[in-house]
Amino acid sequence: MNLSSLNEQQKAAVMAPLGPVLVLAGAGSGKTRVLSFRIAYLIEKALVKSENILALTFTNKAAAEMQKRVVSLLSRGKSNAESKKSTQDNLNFQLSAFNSSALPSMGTFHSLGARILRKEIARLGYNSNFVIIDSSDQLKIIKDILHDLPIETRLSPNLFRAYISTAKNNLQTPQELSLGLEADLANLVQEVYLRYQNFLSRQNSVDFDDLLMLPIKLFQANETILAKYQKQFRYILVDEYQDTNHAQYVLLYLLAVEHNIFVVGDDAQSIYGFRGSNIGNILNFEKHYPEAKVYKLEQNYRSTKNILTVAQKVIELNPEQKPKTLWTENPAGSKVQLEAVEDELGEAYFVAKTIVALSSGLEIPEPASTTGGSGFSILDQFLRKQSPQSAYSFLQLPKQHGSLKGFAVLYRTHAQSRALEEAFISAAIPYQIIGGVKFYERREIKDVLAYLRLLSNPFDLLSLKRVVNVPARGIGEKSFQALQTFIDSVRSTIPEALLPEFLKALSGISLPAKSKQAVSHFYELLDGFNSLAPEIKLSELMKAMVKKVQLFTWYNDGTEIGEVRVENIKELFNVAVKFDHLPWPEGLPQFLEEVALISEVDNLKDNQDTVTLMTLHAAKGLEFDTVFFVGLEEGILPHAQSLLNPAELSEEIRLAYVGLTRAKKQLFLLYAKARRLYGNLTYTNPSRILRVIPAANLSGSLGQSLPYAEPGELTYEPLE
DNA sequence: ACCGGCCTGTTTTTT
DNA sequence: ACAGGCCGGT
Repeated sequence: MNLSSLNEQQKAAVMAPLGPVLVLAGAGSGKTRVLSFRIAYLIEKALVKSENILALTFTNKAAAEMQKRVVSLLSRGKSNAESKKSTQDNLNFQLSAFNSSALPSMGTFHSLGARILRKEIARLGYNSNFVIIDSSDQLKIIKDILHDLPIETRLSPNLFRAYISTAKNNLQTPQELSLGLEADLANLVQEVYLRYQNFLSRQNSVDFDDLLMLPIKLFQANETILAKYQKQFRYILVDEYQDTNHAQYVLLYLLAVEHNIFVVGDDAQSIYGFRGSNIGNILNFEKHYPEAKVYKLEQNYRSTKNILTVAQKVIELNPEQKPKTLWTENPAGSKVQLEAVEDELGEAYFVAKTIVALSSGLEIPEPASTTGGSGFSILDQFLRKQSPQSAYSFLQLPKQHGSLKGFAVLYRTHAQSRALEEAFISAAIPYQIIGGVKFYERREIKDVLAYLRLLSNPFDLLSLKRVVNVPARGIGEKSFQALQTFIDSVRSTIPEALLPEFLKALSGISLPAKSKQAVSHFYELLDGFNSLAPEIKLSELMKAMVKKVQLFTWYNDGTEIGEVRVENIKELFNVAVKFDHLPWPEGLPQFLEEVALISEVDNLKDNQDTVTLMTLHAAKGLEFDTVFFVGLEEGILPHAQSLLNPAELSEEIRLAYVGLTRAKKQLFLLYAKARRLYGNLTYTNPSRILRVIPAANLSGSLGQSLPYAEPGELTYEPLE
């Protein structure tokens, strides 16, 4: 392997001795390269066997990319035929890449947890075909629990979900719960948590947090199992270490018994505190592993000097930020362009116009102004008088245009994407949005998946409840209750024979004859799917199910929404095709696991020539030639919810830093003077982030009212 | 059991 | 602004 393409620091990290290693890698300093080289290096120097390496990344996509890079590094120097073969193997590999033997294990913490639980969960009283529930399912369960509770509470189900999640991240069972809450509330949370966990266990399902907590509980209770995994994962590498939480820290600490752990991260990019990540993990690495070697990667290969300087100034808004000197040999580049717009429509127009201009080389004329003295953006005037389509008729991306791949629009919240999306549609600019209304959370998708989950795990009450009357077949609340009672009574004795047994037992249930017939028909339906499943491919099974229950007819009500729903279901068939080669019953749980653990960024299609729109969180780890950073206003970034809490405000600053450092060549910063929030117009001020950017690196300015300030001058007080 | 209309909280970020 | 939950009428 040739290390000559690495700089001295990168090389030192790649060639570090075994034992704990912390690589503090600034934005764009090549940390993914270092990780890939490190893995290849360990394998090639025979320091660690490939199958004993575990690499944990933040997304499945990142894991897939690293896998590809390692394979390519290792196959260089081999004979042509051999390298061709391994590349081919690599192309076939699954996203949840925990199955191939020769390659290192790579994936997310959650997929690792799922993998361990598939093998070991029987010891915890679950069955290995457990299903993974998402947060809306969590919420449904908690709502039901609150409903059943003898006491009334005005507290929102979301609050309980958050407490339960925190408890799990801190590895507290319901019995061990200790969140420092006032006694009454603590008791209530404990009761809800207990019932919630019982429900999950009863219906053989786990939530995201369980995927981390349960393996740890298992390991702590059973040394033999732990030893097995310690032996298997002799060497562990972790990407984005700054965003790990307490449970993840403990899991690593348990597994890396020989302290062969190599973590890479940047404390300036820690942005997941809201979901329990603990920046202390990276800051205290040397305390946790006293013999740790630390390497710093400070040369940035991504951005121009102007962009880097701006990012540097912004991160200085954080007084407790560890100082770091990130430098680059890249050219100064064009100045960062600051643009004030009237409102979100003006913002969308500016972005669309600039993309058209940059990608086609055309000068874009301003629309004929209809603005009166009191109006907002020109476009706003247009939109009020005409349809959105005609509003942009003067702005169309010509057929002949350059690549759009290099453009990204980044924003703080999904809600901000709407105006942009409308502008892009009108201007005929191809785009993809990452996240937003998530594909796998759409109703029709969850319906189809629920049928499948029920097939995989007959105890999945949540899925049963979901599909029992979709499409409507005359089974209402009462009938469902009877069903549920039956399932509870039968589960301990004959789980496998649930469906036929049910038909026999049905005569003993007190229900009107009509309901009984409906329920019985439903179960015959499921039973039919059960016998069909082993005989056909997964995607064929799904098609057959959808056809049999006439889901398309149910959804296609003639509206546009109905049409979209049908299209979405067809899209889901395509996803399932990837699992068609697996034999029954393995294919189904693997498919369900992949769709449960898929992350938003995994859906990013980098083979398509489109502009990408996404949140700052989703943009972590990515880079683009040209970035439009929109909505830089107080209340948006930093977000209004974070203004009162210094820790959260710091996270907003780091979030801004992440956004700025995504840009390679050109960076546009936009703020609107007014914006429609929750339906009505709000006047806004430029973000404090903009105020610390030196004029020398900037084209455009903030104007008089809120002038430049040194980072130190801006306190944590909310700005007016 | 189903359907339509009204009310509410929801938007910060997510595996 | 809007989706999803709840209530009351069929």
